[in-house]
This record gives sequence, structure tokens and C-alpha cells, in this order.
Amino acid sequence: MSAVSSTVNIGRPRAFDVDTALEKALEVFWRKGYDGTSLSDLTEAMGINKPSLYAAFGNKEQLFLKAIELYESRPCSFFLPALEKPTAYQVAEHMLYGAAMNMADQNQPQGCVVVQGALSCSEAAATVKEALLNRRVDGEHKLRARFEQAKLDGDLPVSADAETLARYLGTVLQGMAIQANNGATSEQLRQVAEMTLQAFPRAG
Amino acid sequence: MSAVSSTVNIGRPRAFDVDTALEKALEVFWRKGYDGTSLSDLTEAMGINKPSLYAAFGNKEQLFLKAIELYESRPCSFFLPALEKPTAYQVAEHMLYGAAMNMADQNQPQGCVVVQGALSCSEAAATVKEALLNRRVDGEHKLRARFEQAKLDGDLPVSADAETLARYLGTVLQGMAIQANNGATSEQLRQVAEMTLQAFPRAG
DNA sequence: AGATATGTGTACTTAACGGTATATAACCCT
DNA sequence: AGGGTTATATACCGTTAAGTACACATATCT
Repeated sequence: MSAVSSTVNIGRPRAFDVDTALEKALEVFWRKGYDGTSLSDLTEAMGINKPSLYAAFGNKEQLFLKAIELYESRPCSFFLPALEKPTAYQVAEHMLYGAAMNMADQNQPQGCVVVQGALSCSEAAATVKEALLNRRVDGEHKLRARFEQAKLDGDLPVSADAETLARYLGTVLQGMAIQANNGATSEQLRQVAEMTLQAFPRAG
Repeated sequence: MSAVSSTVNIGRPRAFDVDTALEKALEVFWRKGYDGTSLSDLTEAMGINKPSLYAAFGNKEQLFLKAIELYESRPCSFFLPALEKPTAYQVAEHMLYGAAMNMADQNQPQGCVVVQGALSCSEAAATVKEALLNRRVDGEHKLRARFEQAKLDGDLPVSADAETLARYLGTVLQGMAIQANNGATSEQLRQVAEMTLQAFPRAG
């Protein structure tokens, strides 16, 4: 009960770094989707064998879910900071420009794994599909709550519909993920962001 | 050389209707994506056995491509008519409201198979992925050409950027597909359409 | 040094995958 | 009625899928 094993390194040490292996797994899932990714794809990219993968991450499904967590904390790290901007308009602005930069970044797969990781998929992928859906919906709830706060703060007109604003923004952000897959550049997505903001109410 | 066999019904007749079988196949691909759909899924939904499927449609890939053609002529039939509206604004209006109605229609799978049929996928799906990508890009080119015409017609300001307008619209339309998968209703998508139009230039 | 604990690589299992060979059934034409 | 032609159902093919058993390697602890 008292021994916490993780601090003491007993037994043979791992021959690979768990975090970098997870990054590699994320990249594969991102490019190929859950259904399109095989364990061979994963082990090859991660540079490990299947027993090591299962020992470290559980199974394919759990590996995917862990990769998504990593995604939200690293490659897609613009969302939460944008929420903290002082006004609703600035929140939208930073969100849209952040997405434009991020989703077409040539140093990583195009688009957003939360959108494209398991959109239409087999029954075997039902769990991860739902996990992604929940994250998309949750992101919009956060936006909505932020906009409701903005109404209280007086930087959004009281007549504004926070829910619709959040859904509009969510729609464009998710659409940008498809656009990036279509080959759109960050600059082209920036122009979309600019147009999107024209429909966005400014001062209250 | 002279005999056109398709009119004369020689040999054992088909025990199924090709068009309705294709509709069933489309529905499965739409819900599960190309990678997520197995031949068993298809034959079960279509009510036929594998040899019949292969004889009538070639293979899985060709069946998918035929299903997409059907999709564009039937379940997603709002796009081309919208292009023919008299002004750019009306084009955008009909496109957006048509999509809002269509993508959340409860009588068919949610979203758009051209968006979600093979977004992130295995290498085995590379051909169909590219086919879908080409259709998305082609749709945007049609929109752009329509808006350039509108500038000549004088119902869009000459200062308007047809390419960006088309991409903005494409982004929202594709985002709506994700929204529908998220569970958004047609009414909620209509509100998004309304907001989208607020950024759209009206008379020239 | 030896017991204990953990990780690694190879080889395996079971099930499902996409696709097909084959025998039979159902039609047209003469 | 019988030959020619096409569709059907069953049973099968080779391959790959996800997941694991097992023998061995490498560490810590006493």
C-alpha cells in the first residue's frame, strides 16, 4: 500500500521514451484516422514492438485517447489561452488566427485530429468517436460560457446570442480543419478568419 | 459489334435493383467512412452477396466512387441549383440554407459524405480520399467563378475578393458538416447560416 | 551473488479483411 | 426442348488485423 513504484526504477528500464513515442502515435492517428491506422503503422512510427506498446499504453483505443490528450496540451495549445483574452471579440480573433496558423502548419499533419480522427468510422471506433465529439461540443460550451461572461462584462451587446456566436465560431474553426486538409495555406485561412470576424459583434 | 446487350435482357436477370443497392451502400459509407466500412457491412445493407456486388460495381473502391456520384445528384442536390440564383448574395443564401436543411436531415446520415467519407484514412483509401478532396476543391472553384461573374454583373462590389468569399463559404459549409455530426439541428445550422451572411457583401 | 521485478523481441492465435472459383439457377433465343 | 448467357449462393483464397505467450535480457534490492 505504501510503496509508490513509479519513483523507484525497479526491473528492466524502458528502452524508449514514452512521451516521444506518444507524439509519434499522435502523428499517425492524425494523418490516418483511428480506423485507417494499424498497429503496424503505430509500432513502426513509434520504433517499438507490440508488447511494449501494450505494456505502456494499454491498447489501440487507450493509446488514441492518450494521444488526444497530448494533442490538446501541445499541438493545439491556442484554444484555452484564446479564451482568456479580455473581450469577446479578441477571444474570437485569437481563436481564429491561432487556428489559421495551427491547422495549416507544415511541420505537422494538416487539420485537427479532434475533427478528423474518427468522424465517420466503424463500430470498433465508437468509443473514440464519442470522445472526440464530446471534446468538440465541450469546446463550444466553453466558448459560449465565455461569451455569456462577455455580455455581463459589457463587451458584447446584451442582444447577442452567445450560443449562436459560439456555434458560428465552432463551425468556422471546424471548417478550417477541412480547408487545411484541402491544401489551404495559413495565409488563406487568415483571410477566412478576417471575413468571419466581420460578422462578429464588437463593442456593446 | 452491332448488338447492344444492355437493352436485351439475356441471361439470368438480377435479383436486386442496382440503384437502391447503391443507395444503401452510400448510406453505409456515409455513416462509417471508407476505412470503417467492411464488405460485410455493405453486402448486409445492400441485401446481396459479395459476388453480386463485385459483378455489379467492380470492387469496394469503385462502389464508393459510384456512391459519391449518386450522392451529388440526389441527397446533396442543393449545390448546383444554388449556383444559378440571380445574385451572389442569393447564391450564398441558398447554399447555406440548403446545407443547413440537408446536413442535419434526420432521414439520412448526418453531415456530408464528401467531407467525412475519407478525411484521414489509410493508404488503401488514398484514391477515394483524393477523389473527395477534388470534389471539395472543385465546388469552391465553382463558387469562385460564380462570384467573379457576379462582379461583372454588378451585384458584387468590384473590390470583393471572389476567391476569399468562396473559401469563406466553403469553410462554413464544411464546418456545418462537422456540426451536423456533433448533433446540431437544422434550425441551429440556419442560425449559423444567418450569421455567415452578415459578413457577406450585398449590393455592389 | 541471487532473488525479484519489469521490459524486449519473436513467434504465435483467432478473427476479419478484400476478393474469387465453382457449381447451380434462371432467363433469352432459336 | 436445348444451347448460350448471366446472376446467384456457398465455400474458399491469401493477407492482415488486433492482441498475447513465452523465453530472455536488464535493471534494483537484499
